[in-house]
Amino acid sequence: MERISKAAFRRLPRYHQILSAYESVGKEFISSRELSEILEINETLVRKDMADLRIRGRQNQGYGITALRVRIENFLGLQEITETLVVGAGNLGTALATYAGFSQYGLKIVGMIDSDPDKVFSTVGEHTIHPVSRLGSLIRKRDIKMIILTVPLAAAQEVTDVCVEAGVRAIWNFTPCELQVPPGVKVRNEQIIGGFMALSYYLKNLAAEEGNEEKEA
Amino acid sequence: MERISKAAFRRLPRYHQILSAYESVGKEFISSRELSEILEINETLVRKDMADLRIRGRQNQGYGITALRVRIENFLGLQEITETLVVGAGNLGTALATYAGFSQYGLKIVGMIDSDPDKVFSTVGEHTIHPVSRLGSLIRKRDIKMIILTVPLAAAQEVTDVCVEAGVRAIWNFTPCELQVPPGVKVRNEQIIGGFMALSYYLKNLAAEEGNEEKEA
DNA sequence: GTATTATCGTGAAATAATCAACGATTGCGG
DNA sequence: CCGCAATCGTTGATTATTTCACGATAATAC
Repeated sequence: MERISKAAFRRLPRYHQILSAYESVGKEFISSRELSEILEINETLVRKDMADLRIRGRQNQGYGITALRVRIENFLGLQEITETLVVGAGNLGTALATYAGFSQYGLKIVGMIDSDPDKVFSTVGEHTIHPVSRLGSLIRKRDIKMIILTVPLAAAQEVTDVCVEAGVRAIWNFTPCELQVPPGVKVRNEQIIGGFMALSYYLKNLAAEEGNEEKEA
Repeated sequence: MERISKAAFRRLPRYHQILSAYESVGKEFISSRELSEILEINETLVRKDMADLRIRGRQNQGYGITALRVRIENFLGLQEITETLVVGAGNLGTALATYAGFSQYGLKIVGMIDSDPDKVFSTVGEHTIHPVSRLGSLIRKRDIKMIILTVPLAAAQEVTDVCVEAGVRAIWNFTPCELQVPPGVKVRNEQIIGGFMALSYYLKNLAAEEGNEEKEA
């Protein structure tokens, strides 16, 4: 298994986004300095990250953008299709289910689940909403390994248990619930409010002492 | 200005969430060991974080949950009301604008903005959608310091410029755009796809070598 | 009242992450 | 063809973060 440091791992999504943006305007190479300025990190660190990924740059030119993007995608397994269900068809679930950007990362939503009888069998975009009673069987039938969890807090653990029992190994958790799962199942807590907390701290200290640039905390 | 390490700062949202959950079921104290097990970190680290926050625990009992939660909220400035606009009334903007959970963190959405004439002056929940032509004046009138950015990629920079010009100092950026802002303006990139990337990596390596628990990377 | 046990607080050690420095290489301008 | 400027790759130093170890303390059981 290929390994990089945790810190480097956290930077990969940013690198990927920057590379995609540069690629879309036709750039072929990007230097460690350019990347470092965008991410507000040291340029040596960028070179270290590239070395960790076994990517070699070219003197006087930088790194090949497409090769680097593809390398990151392969490292993360994004070239494989990951089929998933959106469990919870509320506003957030709907927003995620209709977001067009996921497909370029190999993330394919194959259905939605909700407990509300008024929603069941209706559609959101091209996705059908299935009843929660079919959750386990859908996971088994399609051998789904990952779910997107956007149910209300009170239902989160119960739904999780059903999914895990049916074979799910990764949970993208958008609820504020601290899920209990057995070993071998990975939970990614997408605590969106955390982003606001960082900004709130910035604004609070901005008010307290103007004229002081803060770095990402 | 109160400071803690970056690493500790990143843990605050998780702590806060756990504390809220424990508080809601009536618990009064929580030990460093309990917190460490939930976050999958070393328990000394939790105690260090508490020391950084100037929170003292009680021998044989742990830390007072409410006091700790309030301390984190004050540290982050969450006791202040932060008024914000949701700029971009698509699916994601709508989901964020209607999310009830923000108010408990002092985050108050005072309106929405969209460029689509069919949406303008309609309402989402209790929020009115204003035309993009009013963006600058709304920010100035209410002295808004933060916006939630959920517009399409192509419009992101242009809208940002208007907001910054009008006095916005913090941007919660849900677009995949690398925004250019002057010094003194903080951008928080909420790159949701990053969460999926971590899970994808986990699943890829799970397939490659079963029976191997991965930690948060 | 005393022993026991859980838990904290903290200094020192270990590990991880970042940064500074510099030689080596490559493309470009003339 | 030659020198210049940009950029990489890498080593070693520095800083940040985490972990270990242990003494101190407070609640609890008896």
